[in-house]
Amino acid sequence: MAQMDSIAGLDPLRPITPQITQLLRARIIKNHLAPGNRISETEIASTYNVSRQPVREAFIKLQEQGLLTVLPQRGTFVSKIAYQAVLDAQFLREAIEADILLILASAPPKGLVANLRQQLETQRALGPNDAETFIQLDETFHRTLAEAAGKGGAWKQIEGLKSQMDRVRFLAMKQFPVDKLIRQHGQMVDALEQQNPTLAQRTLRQHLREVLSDLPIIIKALPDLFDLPDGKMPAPLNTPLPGSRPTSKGKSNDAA
Amino acid sequence: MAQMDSIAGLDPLRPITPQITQLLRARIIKNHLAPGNRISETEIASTYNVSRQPVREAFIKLQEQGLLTVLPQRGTFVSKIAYQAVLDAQFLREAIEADILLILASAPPKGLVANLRQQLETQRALGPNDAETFIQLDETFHRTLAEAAGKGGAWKQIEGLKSQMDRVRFLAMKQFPVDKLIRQHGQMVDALEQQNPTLAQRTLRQHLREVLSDLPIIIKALPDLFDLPDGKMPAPLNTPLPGSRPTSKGKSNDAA
DNA sequence: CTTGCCATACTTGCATACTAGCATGCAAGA
DNA sequence: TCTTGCATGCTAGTATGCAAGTATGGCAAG
Repeated sequence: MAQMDSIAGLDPLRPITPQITQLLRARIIKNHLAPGNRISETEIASTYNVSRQPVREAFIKLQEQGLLTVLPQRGTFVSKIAYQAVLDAQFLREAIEADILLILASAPPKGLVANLRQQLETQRALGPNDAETFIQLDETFHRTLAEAAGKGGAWKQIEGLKSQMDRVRFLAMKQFPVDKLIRQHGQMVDALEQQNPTLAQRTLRQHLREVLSDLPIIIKALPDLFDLPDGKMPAPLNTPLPGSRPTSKGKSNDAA
Repeated sequence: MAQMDSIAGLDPLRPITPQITQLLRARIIKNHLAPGNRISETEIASTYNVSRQPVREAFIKLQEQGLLTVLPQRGTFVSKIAYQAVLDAQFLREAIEADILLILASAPPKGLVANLRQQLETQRALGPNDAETFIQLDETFHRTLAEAAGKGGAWKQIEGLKSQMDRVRFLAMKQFPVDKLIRQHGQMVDALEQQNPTLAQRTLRQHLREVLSDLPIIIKALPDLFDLPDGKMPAPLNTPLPGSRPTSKGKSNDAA
């Protein structure tokens, strides 16, 4: 008798390890597996009717993305969302995308602006409640920018560090200021069209910092999902925005 | 009788996997394992007198860093140095470090400049032939900048993508323009001291692009170490340098 | 009731065994 | 000579077994 293949689909013909990895990653990012939860190789293995080996390799990959914490001989735990890691990921992404916009604004590839405006239409057509779809559209929008700048390869590199930010975005989905974000998208496209690098970059940086602005609120609402070094939330140390007079001393952001 | 522990040291008390990973990484980066070479899990396992398992996990990690290419059921190969990957890595690093310098130049932490000047002394004391030591000093210098900007955590993230660049640097070691690089370090420190973000950033970007300028020469000298899409070397698409008039159309770099 | 010890049942790290896909070389046939 | 099929030995993917360290719960001694 053929044994039951698994709980939820999992194609036994394709390699197991990446499938397990993606399944677990999705469950963690969408907070279906709560931070702090303990999971074990054997447990997951029996859940999906596979051996420990592919599960183990999935664990290793997820550990590298900061989604799991492996304590040898003790157990494996779903990582809490590390406040510092979110800040770091945001900083890295902002730095990279800022340069992408600099390239694009100095010489926008033919057809890019039209493409982006079309995406904007799709985004605007969205109801204000459909945050999950917007996240996908947002991702497409930003990836389009990277690819237009010839940095599609580089973009894939940073997808790994989006994990941390994505977890926050899924938590923040309810109070997503979707229309504001779309408006910023529009401003970025305008700046690109006008070949105004400073404005484009400035808008982008503010845009990407939106997720941070809600972070303190989310943390206060769901403190046990997060990992704060000393229970404190040091204000993010952000890159100064271009095109502003130097306002005294790095007074860009204040939270907590 | 105790069997011979291994060929070359390898502490059996500490976890095996990371040791194997580091050993192989070093051998690849220093080009002791030539690109294109075929290696197998069993082969490496018997070399170091361990089982396939830790070797396998090391392979996975190195694959993620782009140093190995695993073809299922066929073999594992030392990746050639992908021209595009080097460009991508350089672009990412430049974008990130540029933002780090922007932060530092807007508000240099107390004592940083003094620290950097001390490092400069050490660098200058080096003979022009000791390129390998310089690489280490250079790394310390740049890491110091990141940590001073409070981005030490972020720095660790990008260490992975240095792998590709490091391979090139080891190849370029002979014709390393050490004194030029040190001079640029000095200019960066000066710019930081003067709190001149534009100059600091501009110098940094030029500094990091040095490795690219030699790349075409190296490729022509050692073509079979590299992987070129169509045998062509498209010129790198660089971020425009700040503080320059827009010179026609992104005429910053021309190679090939 | 508290405290310290110990058996036990976990955990992951490592080793080994098995499966299936692929490359290679040789032999048989045209 | 060239082609084709297969045997053989490789590869990595997966499964399972073993070792060693850790947490836990119960029990005994105080």
